[in-house]
Amino acid sequence: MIHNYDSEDKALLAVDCIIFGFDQEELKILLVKRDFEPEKGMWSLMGGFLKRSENLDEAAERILLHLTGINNVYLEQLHSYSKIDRDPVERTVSVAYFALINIEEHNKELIKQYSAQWFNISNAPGLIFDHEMMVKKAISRLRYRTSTVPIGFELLPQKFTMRQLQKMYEAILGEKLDKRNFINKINSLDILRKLDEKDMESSKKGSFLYTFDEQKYKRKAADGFSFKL
Amino acid sequence: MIHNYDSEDKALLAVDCIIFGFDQEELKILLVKRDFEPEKGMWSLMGGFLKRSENLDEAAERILLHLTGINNVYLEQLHSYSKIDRDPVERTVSVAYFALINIEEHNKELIKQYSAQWFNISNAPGLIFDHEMMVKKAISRLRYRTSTVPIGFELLPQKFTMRQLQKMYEAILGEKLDKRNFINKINSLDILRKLDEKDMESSKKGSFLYTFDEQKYKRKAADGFSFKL
DNA sequence: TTAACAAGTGTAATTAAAACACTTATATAT
DNA sequence: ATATATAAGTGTTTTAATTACACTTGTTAA
Repeated sequence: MIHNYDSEDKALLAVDCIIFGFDQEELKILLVKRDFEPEKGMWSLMGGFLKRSENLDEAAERILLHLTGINNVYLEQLHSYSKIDRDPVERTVSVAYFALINIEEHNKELIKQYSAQWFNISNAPGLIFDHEMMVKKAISRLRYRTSTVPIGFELLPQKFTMRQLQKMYEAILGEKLDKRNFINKINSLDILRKLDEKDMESSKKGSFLYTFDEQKYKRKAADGFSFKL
Repeated sequence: MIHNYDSEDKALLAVDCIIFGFDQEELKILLVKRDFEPEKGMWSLMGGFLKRSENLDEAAERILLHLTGINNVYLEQLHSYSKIDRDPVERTVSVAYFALINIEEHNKELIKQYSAQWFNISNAPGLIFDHEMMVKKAISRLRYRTSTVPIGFELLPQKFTMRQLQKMYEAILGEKLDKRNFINKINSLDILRKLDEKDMESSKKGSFLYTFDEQKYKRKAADGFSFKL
């Protein structure tokens, strides 16, 4: 151990959040317009600083709550960024997190206060500092994670149709999937509950609604089953 | 952005390294015995503090060089740990890295100076703070990474036999692999160069040596090929 | 009544993964 | 010199997973 509890080398710790949402068509991220220098007026991720009284996960939760008004969100630590002059004001190391939220649930007033806006990942604006690297890595991690753990449901309302589920995965993976193969695959996993209810928005016939049966999934997972899309 | 460039909330940034090696039989990690308080005499990961003049990757390289005497090592950032009292002395956030080194190449004098020692991952001692969590996550990440990117070679000498390669993967994945299937798989990837040379250590017949053809791999990768064990 | 629209459904073909056992080369012991 | 022991080396068959693919159903609105 190179021993040196020397306060001269302390740094500011920031947390920046890549907030993903899904609007039934495209994968989106929530960005804020900076209203202070440096880079005032530019788009950036929502961020904040780590406080003495909290750990990084808690800081990310707090930041997310401030912007969206929602709590109990899927949050995962992504990576830490430490280029010496990444923030021109002061030495700052930023820990990036990504979040999955149901886009319908967030507080629209709040995000207006922060001059925040949803952008499709395919046409998001340029971002400050190293935030674009963060987004890129977040998308890649999201693709992996949603293919191996059933967290995609976090992006959908509690009740959803097979088509919505498929479109969500297509938006994340960036490729079209075959309808029949997709449904066969999902059904073979046996972790959804089919409801008697139908969604009548999307077609005249209506399409059945499903929910993710988390209890069932957990029981199966404990028993050695592993989700694989 | 929650704006608060307030130095009161600065923290010490530590870097801790999970150093993996492979001794032809088992996956190993290099641990150091702490010679200072707190937890003096306990085993821990090799660590150090981030300096103003370097980024995290550089700090990890420096720490690794100090302990092993080697440079240009495969290093990957793993995760950041920030529990408030994880270090009882002072608020410290630690960024864990893992490294893959050819166990034959490290400087044995240096590690003696640090009272460091190699342990099989299956019977490593208890570790200080949250270092055991770090090791656990590192193994899991290593399994994923070595299955999707050809980095396992970092653990082997430049020339290696098929059997050594197989044993290395078995040690990482924690399961036996079928010899014929393994060789067929590796050969189908077409990223090794078979040498005329044989290794005569392991058998009377001798076994052919191979090297990883990184150029070929890169060309193929650029062309859409993806390594998958 | 029929035209339009998305929902819903199953099978065959292809590809990938897994299971499996004998022969070869060589050093050492008899 | 011959036999024995040891690890290297080598293909095929079986099984499982993935992919490709097209018509019918229910309902509303024209």
